[in-house]
Amino acid sequence: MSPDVEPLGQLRRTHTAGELTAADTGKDVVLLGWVHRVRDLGALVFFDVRDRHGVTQVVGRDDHPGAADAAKRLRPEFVVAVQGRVEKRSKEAVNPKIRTGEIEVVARDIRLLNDAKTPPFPINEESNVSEETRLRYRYLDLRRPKLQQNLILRHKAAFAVRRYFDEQGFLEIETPILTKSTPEGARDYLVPSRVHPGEFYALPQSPQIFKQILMISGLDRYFQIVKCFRDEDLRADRQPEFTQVDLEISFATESLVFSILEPLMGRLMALIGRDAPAPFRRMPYAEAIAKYGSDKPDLRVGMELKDLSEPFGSSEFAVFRNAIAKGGEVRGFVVPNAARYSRKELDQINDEVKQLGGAGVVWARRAEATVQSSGLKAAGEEVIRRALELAGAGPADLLLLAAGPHAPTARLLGALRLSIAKRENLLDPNRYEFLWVVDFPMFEWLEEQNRWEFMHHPFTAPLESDANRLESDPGSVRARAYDMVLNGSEIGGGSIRIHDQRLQRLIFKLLGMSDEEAKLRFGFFVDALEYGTPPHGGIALGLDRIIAILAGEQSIREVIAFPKTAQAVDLMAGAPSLVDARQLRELRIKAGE
RNA sequence: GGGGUCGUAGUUCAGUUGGUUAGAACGCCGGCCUGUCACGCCGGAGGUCGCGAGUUCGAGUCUCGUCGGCCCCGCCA
Repeated sequence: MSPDVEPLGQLRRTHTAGELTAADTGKDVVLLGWVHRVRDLGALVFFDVRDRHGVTQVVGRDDHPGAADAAKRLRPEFVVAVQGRVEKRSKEAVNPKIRTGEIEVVARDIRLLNDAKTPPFPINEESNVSEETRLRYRYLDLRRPKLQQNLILRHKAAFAVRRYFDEQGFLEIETPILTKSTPEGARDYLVPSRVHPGEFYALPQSPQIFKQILMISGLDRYFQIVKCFRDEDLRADRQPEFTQVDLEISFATESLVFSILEPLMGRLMALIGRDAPAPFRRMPYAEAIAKYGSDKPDLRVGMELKDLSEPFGSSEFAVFRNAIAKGGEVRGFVVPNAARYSRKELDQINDEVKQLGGAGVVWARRAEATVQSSGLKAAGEEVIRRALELAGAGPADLLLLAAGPHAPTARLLGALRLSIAKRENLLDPNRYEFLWVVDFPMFEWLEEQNRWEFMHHPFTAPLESDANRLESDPGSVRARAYDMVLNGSEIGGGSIRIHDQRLQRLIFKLLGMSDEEAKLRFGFFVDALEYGTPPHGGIALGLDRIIAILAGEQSIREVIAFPKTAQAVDLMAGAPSLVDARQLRELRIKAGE
């Protein structure tokens, strides 16, 4: 079947498919869009015209037999022009489920602008289609109302960001996409230079150095909505290219940055009819790790971690006692109303802990006058009872315990806490808990490489109170770095930067970078620092993650028009792909394997 | 790099202990139908059981390998 396709000619759209109401009754209109569904009743044919604004019912009747005939030949996803008159529907025929349900368009002329193959999946919201198929046919997936709503929300958010920063005196300034590789941090995407054979540009992991240079240049307040690239493995919230709302402020302090960012989040939350009450809670990194086992705690759930070492320090329970003796601790948290867990569920939890890299968990609960615990035999009733008391576990609650060095044990329990929160459905999708995590450690110790590495990036300033320990005790120095966290998701991170070139050199030295090395990698930047650098700081927000949370999506793929799979493949475009041998020759590149 | 999970009609899925011709719903095609809106009714077509080996008289089902989607660990300044 290959129906005749007609030209658009002089027809022009008078209304979208989402706007006609009873007030338009009697108007002569032209709708342009896709056939959503056809209901052929014989001499009477209904179909819905769909565009991104909505759906409008069109009727083909015997008062315009030509139009009725044309309507009978329509199939889903055909592109049509409909000319006709708006009629108010009879009371029984009103469809309250759609905005245009009060009316219908009685077709006088139906033009088929294009036909369509039967789509591999239906274009409506209810259908649940494998993501693989959706990604392969992304152009069809993007016709679905949900994805269109997500992209509309994203547009509105980006627009609100631009308007807000303009109001606050920021300038949007573009920075290079072809730039210099800095091997620290994430793996770079490299772009070969044809003009300089054997040399490469790198795609930016973020515009970090450029925005700092803009501060040195006196641009005062910069922002940009910008693509960033990191060649690392993917996750539900990580794509190889992603979008940051990047900003930098001269003469900034933490409180200035926060006071600018908090109202911005308020504007974004307003897009979904919510707010972001300022000021956000602030939590030191050390507290986040101790209480939640995470540097991005989800504050929608309680179940705080507690140190429960006391009863185990001198107990018979060798594993726990030894962990404490070695400078570690016993940590645990209470799962409310989980005393009912079956043996099978408790085993599952233990398996999960092992999969997360832990040795396992010990569980404990009250039972009538006595207690039950997987550690009962080893620790004895009194110790378990004491631990339950210390943890504040009630009769219906379950206590989960692990032992070892502080941070790894806390992180293990933190991961378990989140997984149990999911299992128990405790993560309320209608709650939004913002916080700032502050006072990150300046450095982390790389065991394998026997050296310190910066935790944030090498331009982050130390807390003034800690700076005198930079050389004597670098592990204890806290950084003026901060993360914005929303519902357990890191949605932004930034810092107050080093503006003193002497301090910057010292930091490079501490990181084991010689003057020559530093010069090679960041020479231009260190040079620039010497020409009157104002104190400055900033932050970058993960736009994809923010939109995903606002849209209620579990994956940022749902708010990116053309995302990649977990293997970094664009299933629609077929990227990456082999390239022409001539292209490679021109670049003096030999492809491996 | 590692772990988990999934892969059967266009789509979403079922498929028993390894046993006849692999099913359902939706979609698609044809017919009927003047108030439908997930229209309804009647009929029909549609399968490389992801791919490749192996075990077996016999494999959608068991084994090994491999490819792909998703989730997690590592990684992600």
